Amino acid sequence: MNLQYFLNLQRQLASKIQIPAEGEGYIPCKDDMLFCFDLFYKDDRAVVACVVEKWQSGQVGCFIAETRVNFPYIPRFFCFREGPPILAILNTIQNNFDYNPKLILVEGHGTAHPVKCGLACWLGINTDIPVMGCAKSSLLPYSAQGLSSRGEYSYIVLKGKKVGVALITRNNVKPVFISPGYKIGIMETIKIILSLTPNFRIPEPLRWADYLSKLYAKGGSETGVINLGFL
DNA sequence: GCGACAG
DNA sequence: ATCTTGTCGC
Repeated sequence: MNLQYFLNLQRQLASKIQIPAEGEGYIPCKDDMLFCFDLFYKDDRAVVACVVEKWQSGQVGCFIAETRVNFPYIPRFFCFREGPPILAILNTIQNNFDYNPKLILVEGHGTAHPVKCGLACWLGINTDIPVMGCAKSSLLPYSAQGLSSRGEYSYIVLKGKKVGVALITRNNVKPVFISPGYKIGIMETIKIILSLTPNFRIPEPLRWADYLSKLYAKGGSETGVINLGFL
């Protein structure tokens, strides 16, 4: 596999990313649609779960679809593996159900990436929708010194620029790594992740997407919709 | 050159 | 990510 080609592509995509100035990016409003994705892989196929949340309304739903995956998992090139399947189910949802997300949250990185082109960036460029990433480990160096209480964070810096944060979401637990992907600022991503982690380290909708994609993959169910309240 | 490396 | 039992801790 010619990774140099894909690295060049990432650099090209990174130059098109729009990360707003402080206080100018997307800010969630009540009833905004938040789409959260996670995938469960099985050989060359993946079950994609899209958990839909109406912001601060208590209403949640989930779409499930299965798709072929045709790019291997290679750290730093994750966007080419997980981006196309997510884009496919997103298009299906928009076309068949007329639901349009105001914000997309994925498991992975945005600009906290060696060439500032994580999955969240790739999705933003391909959809023109605000996207952010939340990962369980970091691709870039970070310091967790002195971080112990929920809400505390340290910046992840790349070439002198703040590209994301290591954020504590539960007291005395390892941080999560969050970064903007497109049209959203760092401070907003922090507020959003804190509001989505009342009890656990991982944001609730990502935990549901993880659980439901796994459930569908192992249960052998038909592709479809799981009704969790309002779909 | 070697190791580390989102899921 | 997955293969996997019990076990430690809140």
